[in-house]
Amino acid sequence: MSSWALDYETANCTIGAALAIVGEKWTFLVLREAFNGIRRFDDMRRRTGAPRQILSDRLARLVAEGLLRRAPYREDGQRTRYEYRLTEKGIDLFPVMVALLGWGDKHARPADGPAVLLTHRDCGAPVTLRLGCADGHQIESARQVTPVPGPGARRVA
Amino acid sequence: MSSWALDYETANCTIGAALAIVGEKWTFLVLREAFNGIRRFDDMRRRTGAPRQILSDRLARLVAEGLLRRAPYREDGQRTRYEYRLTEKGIDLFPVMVALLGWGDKHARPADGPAVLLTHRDCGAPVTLRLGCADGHQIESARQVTPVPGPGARRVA
DNA sequence: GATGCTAGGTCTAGTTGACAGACTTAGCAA
DNA sequence: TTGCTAAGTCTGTCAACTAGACCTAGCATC
Repeated sequence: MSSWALDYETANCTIGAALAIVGEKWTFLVLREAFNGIRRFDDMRRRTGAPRQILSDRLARLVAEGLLRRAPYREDGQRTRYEYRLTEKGIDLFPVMVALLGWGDKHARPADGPAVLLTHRDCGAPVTLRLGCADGHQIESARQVTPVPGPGARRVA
Repeated sequence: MSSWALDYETANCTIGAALAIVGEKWTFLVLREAFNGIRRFDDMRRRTGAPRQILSDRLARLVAEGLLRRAPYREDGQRTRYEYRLTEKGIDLFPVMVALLGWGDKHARPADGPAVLLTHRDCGAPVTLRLGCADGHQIESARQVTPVPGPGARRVA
């Protein structure tokens, strides 16, 4: 089998663009903690294990890219400091998180089961991720999906 | 707001385990091409842009982890060589791919639109990823999801 | 108005990983 | 036996990561 993909460029694939932002080492762990409600530098550091400098870099990058924003806070007897909160752009990564968690739970499961479960806030039932199509069909496997060149596709010269 | 997450360890979070396998630089691009039907070393190299040595490392790692398998093939006038095909474990990463593509298309879109579209093989309609809960409710936003400690959760000492 | 406290950094030196480009390998054909 | 080709490996260079020490800026207490 030869793939149609060979005839097209990869330069403008948005997966590459997405990975350029969130694909660096530690970045995704930082986002995981952000989704867990962690907002402060030292908490992030403890929970991700990232070296301070790296964490500093990654937070700055995520703020620059608009996935996190810095918000001031103040504890009694302390000066004003800043914490990091997810923006809508960051929150939009949630499905990626859920998908990765699902894969990890299935294929890299620790003996005693998942450490975290996602539940529907309103009813408590476990959250699931489903593939479907715009016509309402359920899709069970990647084999039922056909990638086709989109409007931004460019043929290889 | 203080997060419940602070009371629990992160060591056994499966997102971390998943990222340890697929979170290295280039690895995800290699998998993207695998989903595009690319199987051969040189095609991978051209399409991902990864240096030969890195690609070689990543492919070996993915084979060792069971996401790809080596399969022999033979072109006329050539000796037998090996190509790399997704295993079920690899194919199970498809939702992560779709989620990342969706995010990229929304937030890092090139001017002329997405380079690749995913369509349902049977009806041609675009593929979508939906969050829901086991009770059948549709979930629109990460804000409707509550993470809770699972069976594998361990309190911080 | 000097001192200590603390979260959130920065600085430095050493190690690991990525990179480009040249070189190697193994079987088939002529 | 020579050439051809896909799929690597080897080498030197350079960038990224890492651990650990150090710095910073307000607030409170003295």
